[in-house]
Parts: sequence; C-alpha cells; structure tokens
Amino acid sequence: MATIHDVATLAGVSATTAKRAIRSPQLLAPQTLERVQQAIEALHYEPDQIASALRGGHTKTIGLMIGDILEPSFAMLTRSIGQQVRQKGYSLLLADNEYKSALERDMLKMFYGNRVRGLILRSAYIPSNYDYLLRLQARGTAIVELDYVQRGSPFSHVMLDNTQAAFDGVTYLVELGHKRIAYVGKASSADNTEERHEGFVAACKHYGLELSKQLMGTVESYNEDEAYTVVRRLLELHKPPTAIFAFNGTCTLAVYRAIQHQNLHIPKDISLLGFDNYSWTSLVTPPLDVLEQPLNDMASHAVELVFEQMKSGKPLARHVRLPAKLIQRGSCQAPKVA
Amino acid sequence: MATIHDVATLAGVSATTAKRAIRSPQLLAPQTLERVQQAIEALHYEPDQIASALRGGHTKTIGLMIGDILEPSFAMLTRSIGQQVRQKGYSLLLADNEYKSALERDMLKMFYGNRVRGLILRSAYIPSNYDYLLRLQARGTAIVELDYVQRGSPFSHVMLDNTQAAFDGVTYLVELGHKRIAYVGKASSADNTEERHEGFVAACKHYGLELSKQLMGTVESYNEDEAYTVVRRLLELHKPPTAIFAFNGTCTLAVYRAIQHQNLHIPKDISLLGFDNYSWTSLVTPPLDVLEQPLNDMASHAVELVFEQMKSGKPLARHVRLPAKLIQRGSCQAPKVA
DNA sequence: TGCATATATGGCCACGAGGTCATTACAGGC
DNA sequence: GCCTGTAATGACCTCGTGGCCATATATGCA
Repeated sequence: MATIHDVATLAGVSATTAKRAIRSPQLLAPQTLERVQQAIEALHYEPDQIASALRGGHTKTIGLMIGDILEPSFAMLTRSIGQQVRQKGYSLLLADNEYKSALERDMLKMFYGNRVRGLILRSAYIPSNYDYLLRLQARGTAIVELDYVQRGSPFSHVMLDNTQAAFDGVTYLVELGHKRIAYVGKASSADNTEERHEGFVAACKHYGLELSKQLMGTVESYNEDEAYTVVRRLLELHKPPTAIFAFNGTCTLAVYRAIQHQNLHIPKDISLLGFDNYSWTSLVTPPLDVLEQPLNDMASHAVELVFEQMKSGKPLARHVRLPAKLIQRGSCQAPKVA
Repeated sequence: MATIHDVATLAGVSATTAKRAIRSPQLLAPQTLERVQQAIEALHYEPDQIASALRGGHTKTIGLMIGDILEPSFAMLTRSIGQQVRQKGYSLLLADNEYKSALERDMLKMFYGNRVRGLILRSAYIPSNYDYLLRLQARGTAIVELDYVQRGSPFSHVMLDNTQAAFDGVTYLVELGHKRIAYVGKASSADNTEERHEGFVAACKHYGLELSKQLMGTVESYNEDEAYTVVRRLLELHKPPTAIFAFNGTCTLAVYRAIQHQNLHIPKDISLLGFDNYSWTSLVTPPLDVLEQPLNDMASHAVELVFEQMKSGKPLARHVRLPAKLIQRGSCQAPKVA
C-alpha cells in the first residue's frame, strides 16, 4: 500500500513535489518528473480515493438503489447505469431495498455514510423516505428517481410515459377488433397514481369500450400468485375477455400460466399483450407481444441527469418521459366471432 | 453534514466525549450520554465512513466483480452476496468485467483505489489478472474466487463440483437407456481445464459409451449462435444422438431453439438435459430437466470465506466444492427404439 | 489528613491527498 | 555587485474519525 510519501522518498523529493507529478507536471523540472514517475511505476502507486474523498467532501461513487436485482429490468438498468458511471470514472455502490421501506432507509443511511456523490433510485412500490432523501440532497447529493415516482416527488425523474404506453396498448388491441379487454395490474386510487391504469381507462373511454368492474383484474401487489388468481377469475367469467393486457412482467407471466393451465390457446381463444420485454416472452409458445421499456435510454438519461446536477451543484427537478415500444410476435390477433 | 464536532458543540462537551457516546458509552456519565445522544438525534449525525476508513486503513466495503449482471446466475449471486454482506454491516461495490481482461484490470484498480476490504470474483472466461490480485492480497484485501477458477489459482474458491455434476448428468441419461449422448459446451485441452467436459468424458468411459468425435459439440466460447450451429450439425448426423447434454444456460437455450426449428419433439425424438435452472427453462414446452447450481449456498460460502480471511488477517487457500441438484421436469425420457 | 485509585472528560496526533503559502536558487537587468 | 522576477521545490494545514495519553475531580482506605 504505497502512499505518495513512499513515492516521494524513493524519488528523493518531497511529498508535495511527488503529488505535482500527478496533478501539475508542468511545474516540475523534466528530470524530477521522470524520477517521480519511475517511483510511481516501481511502487505501483495508486492514489487513495478514500483520502481524496475525505479532503474533497465526497467520493467518486454513485449509489444505485433498486428493488431486487433478480428482476430482469433492474438488472438491465443496473448494467447500463454501471457501465456509464464507470466510463465517467465513478464507481457504483449497489443496494436492493427488497421492497421494504425500513431496509430502504438503512440503505440510504449507508449511502449517506459512504458519502456518495449521486444517487439513482428505482425504489418504487414502497412509501419513499423522502425526508431522508431531502437531507441527502441538502448535503449536496445529486438525486434522480428512475422508472417510478410517487405523487409530488420533489426530485428529478426519468420514466416511461406509462399513460401513453397503456393507451397505445389498448389502441393496438382495439384496432385488431377487440371490444372486451381486461387488464391485470394495480389500479389508481385517491392516494395512488398508477399511470398504466389511468392510460388504460382513458383509452377505453376514448374508444367507447365497456369498462365493467368484471374486466378489471386489479391486484394489490405485483406478485405472481395474486395475479394468477385474478386471471383465473377473468377466464371463468360468463363472457370472458377476448384480450388481456398485463401491466408488468410478473403479471404477464401469471396471465400466460393461467391461460395455459386453462387449456386455452393464445391467440386463437384469447389475445395477450404484456409489459416488459423479458427474454422468456420470446421463448414461449406463442412468443408474446409486449410493450418494451427503453431501459438503456432510461439509464442514459438518469446518469446524465445525475452528473448534470453534480456539475451544477444545484438540485434540478427535470422530468423526462420516454415512449414504450410495441413488439409484435403473434400473441395478439383478431378475436374469434362469438 | 453534521460532524461529531457539531454534535460535541451542541451537547457542550468535547469531541472525544461525543465520540465515546457512540463507541464506549459506559465510560460516560449518564446525563452526559443523554445530552450527546440528543444532539446526535437533533443533527441527524451519521458517522463519516470515509474518514473512518482513512483512519482504519480500509473501508467497510466488499467488492464484487462479475461478468455481466444480465446473466441470471450472476444476478442471483449478486443478490445473495449483497444481502449477506449488508447484514454484516458492509456495503457492496459492484463491477462487471464484460468478459474483457483489460476492463477487469481497470475495475481491480478501482477496487484498490477504493480500498475495499474484501473482494469476491466471478471473473471467469478471461485471462485473470493474478499479478494485480496478489498485490491486493498483500495489501490485506481478502480475496475469494467464485464459480470458476483458472488452473493453479492461489486464492480461495467456492465452486460447483463440476466434474461430479457432469458425471451425474450422464448417469441420469444412461439409466434412462441412452447410449448415444452428445454434449454442447467447451472442451478441455492442454492449457484449459473444463471440468464439466472432463466429468462427461469420465462418465462415458465408465459406462462404456461411444465417445466419437461426431458427438462432441465443442464450442470455442459460450455464445448462443456458435452453440446453435453446433447443435444443427449434431441433429443432421446420419445417426443423431438420442440425448443432448448442454453444459451451461446459454447452450441449453441454443439446443432448445435448434431442436424446435428442426421440428423435432422433446423428449419423444430427443432428450435434453441442461445446466443452470434459469426461469425460462420451466416455462417452455416441455419444461426442461436441468442441473441446478446451488447459487445461494455458493454465495454464503463465499461471503463466509471472505469474512474469515478478513478476521484472521491471513489469506487462506480453502477450496469449497458444492454438489449440483438434478431437477426433473420431463425433457428426458427413454430413447425410442430405432 | 494524605495518598492511591477510579471516574469522567479533554487534548492531540495520525491516516493520505489537496491546496496555499513560503522558501530557495538562479537568471537577467541596471 | 545588487535587486527583482521567476522557476522549482518544500512546509504545513485541512478534511472527520479513532485511539492514546493527560488532566481533573471524586472516592476509598490507612
């Protein structure tokens, strides 16, 4: 663990001179510079980021908080963010909140203790610890929320245009001829904005579709079992839907499984449109139509936004919305005439 | 950004006393302790890990280097390691090497600069930067290799018992009645130990099976396209294999796709046994038989081993081997009589 | 009362890099 | 030969915490 002092001693100069070989080499006499560089080489000197961070007030580290790295979309975001952050010479400190608010707070404390320079949150689904985040921001940490925000979030965010995406999904199904379209996913309520649900409802009204309670496959949380139960109910209706629109990857999987177990055929008996272009969706029979999130773009925007705030030193409240992409593979077709 | 001095000032004591409220409260008079604790509370004081790390010589951070977080097995390991590391009060610094040796070296420098206390590597597939790792170890960093090691690695490692797992896979197929078994995966050579290949070969010899060149679906690297080409060749043989054993998740996918495109039926026409219990393997038709790696156990052992070395201060060279688990779902059956 | 001991608290330095200010040496101009 | 300016180098302080040693007051015991 060579320090700059070791380098200085070996080169026969003072520590200050040795440091200048790194920071402002033009100030040094050529042969001095040479000697110091050789010493750095010989000792494999690597500046201590920790000491530098202490002096400078912050590390060259960006914190990333996600729900669970096992979710493919989180993994994708993590990879993309990690690559870009490292390209800018920063490191990535990773934490899962495991969808628990208390754990999230611990992780935020950890980020705070580690003096991260910026923070990207894909926290979602849980009551956010905004009070803590605001303190972090006041301390100079650049904060960006990604993919999900709570109503009234004071931070910058980068998200899918969920409302539009859901609207487009319904449009796609309507144009194929569907009139009885069900959804499976979370619904909006007074204190909870679920944008995909809002887009779905708006589209149904726009196209004059039936919006009966029966066709609403509302789930409380995005776990597969609950979604599965809800789908079974939908399929056993007297007049079942001709198409199901699943609001995220987990729901899409649950819907697929439920339809299989019911021995129904996609898309002959029922059409399925999902969210999230997970790899399995192209492997199953038939491969599924999905609305894909532009995860790489989202990651890029988030990283840019964090660094912009870091540079300017001021928190921003910029809101970026990106469009989803419809991927057609054949799981949606015109409904059979009843 | 309150420091301990701010706390001390507010509580009307010296900095030393304030620190003792945290580290050795039994030394303080009860009412002094109380006052300091209130000040900590009021100022939301959080110790600066950076300063602490500078003083102590190392951070409370573990580095994790993987190939690509998008690989489900990496994601699984990352989650499991992350949880356990955090439980022990440490944080996780994450880096992908993207299967590039030069990038891996940069990442190692980053870990070094950030003074990580321990390092878990699932570096695999690329020439390892052992010289650099040895320097890190000499500096006091606890190092553990995970899931893959190069011949003669001087570090501790935690791995699947690959040889035995491959042997068991062949045994399973032999007991179903298969005699013409092909593999798809990397092969061993003079300077390259591929344990799964070695186990496969050993088992074939043990059961007196044909070991012709034709049935060896050797690939140079684990990418889907190459594996796909290799499988097509296997299927077009005059006497094609009755079972294919794929040596990792990517190969398993390639084999599945190639068989589908050839309009062959699993398991009626051909049996398929894969490695890695990826989620899609249970979703396809038919769901696949796979050898599952005990990823959570591997993560636990790796974390334990890192912390043991951190505690003892001495590098160990302990080698842990864990068994694979055969998951039967129906993609392997007795071969049809020709 | 005097001295040893325990209790409670504070002063100060080190960790390693970053930056400011100070010092030395040597050149050019008169 | 003296003064000034600049090039080259070094001394020293800072960041916040951790740990060692010192100091001050109270307690116990002969």
